[in-house]
Amino acid sequence: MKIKLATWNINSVRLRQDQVVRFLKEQQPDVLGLQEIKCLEEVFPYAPFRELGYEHIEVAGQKGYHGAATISRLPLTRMDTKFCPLGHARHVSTKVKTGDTSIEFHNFYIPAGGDVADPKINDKFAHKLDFLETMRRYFADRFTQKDGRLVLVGDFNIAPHENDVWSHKQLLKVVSHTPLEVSILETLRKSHEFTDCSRLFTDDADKLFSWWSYRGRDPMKSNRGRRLDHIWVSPALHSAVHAGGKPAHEIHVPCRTWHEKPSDHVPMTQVLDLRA
DNA sequence: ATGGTAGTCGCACTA
Repeated sequence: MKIKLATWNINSVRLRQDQVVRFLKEQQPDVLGLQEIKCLEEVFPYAPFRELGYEHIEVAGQKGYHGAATISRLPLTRMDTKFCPLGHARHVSTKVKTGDTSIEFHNFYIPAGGDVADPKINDKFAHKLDFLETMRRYFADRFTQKDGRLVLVGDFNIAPHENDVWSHKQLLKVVSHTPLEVSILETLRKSHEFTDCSRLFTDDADKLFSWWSYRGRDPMKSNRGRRLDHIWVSPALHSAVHAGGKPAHEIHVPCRTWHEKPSDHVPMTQVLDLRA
């Protein structure tokens, strides 16, 4: 069977629930991980998504800030994971039922990390690094289960490659692209041999962005973007990412301009062929 | 070195 996965930092799910509905109708993902929902569980807009057949919804909410939610057409079982040292609502881990078996879908909103790229003087950057270390430990400890079918998605707030930012040189000291956080993210990725799906389908020499700042005028025209959002799969799913025919992986760049008030992030989708 | 915009619990914080 094939399964289509998606991730999107929505920057307030209540403000943009119509855009989520449109995305679900147009792209028909089976599972969507949302980040920065910016609301508590009790005010999450369940109804419009359930009406479309997304009956399985798991929310980690927080008043005003952060928050993540996973909405699915396939049954979800919540996993009891803890990644945030400060206890923020920044992740939802679930098992997704796919026929007789299941895959793990880990939906992350990694801390942005503030402005100064020094953990000794910037608590937010220290928190970002701690969060990454907690993730590394969790997944490295589980790597003995090599047949585990794991997917990690979300806003990682790190653009690892040179061409994941509009100017490698100008962003080397800017949080999201500093060598320290990039090396920590790469260590985490390699600790479980995760595949970075977006880069699998795009040459390293080509620019790839999923986020464009609200600040400054016409960020799309100057195309000063960064690739902060990711879909990773574990070794057991490596062969599943090449779904024949239509592109298996898409970054939905038009969503940055398709509404008057868009999120600053665009969604991305990955099709997995679970028979492969 | 600064400021730009957006969203929420606006009179401040996070991004």
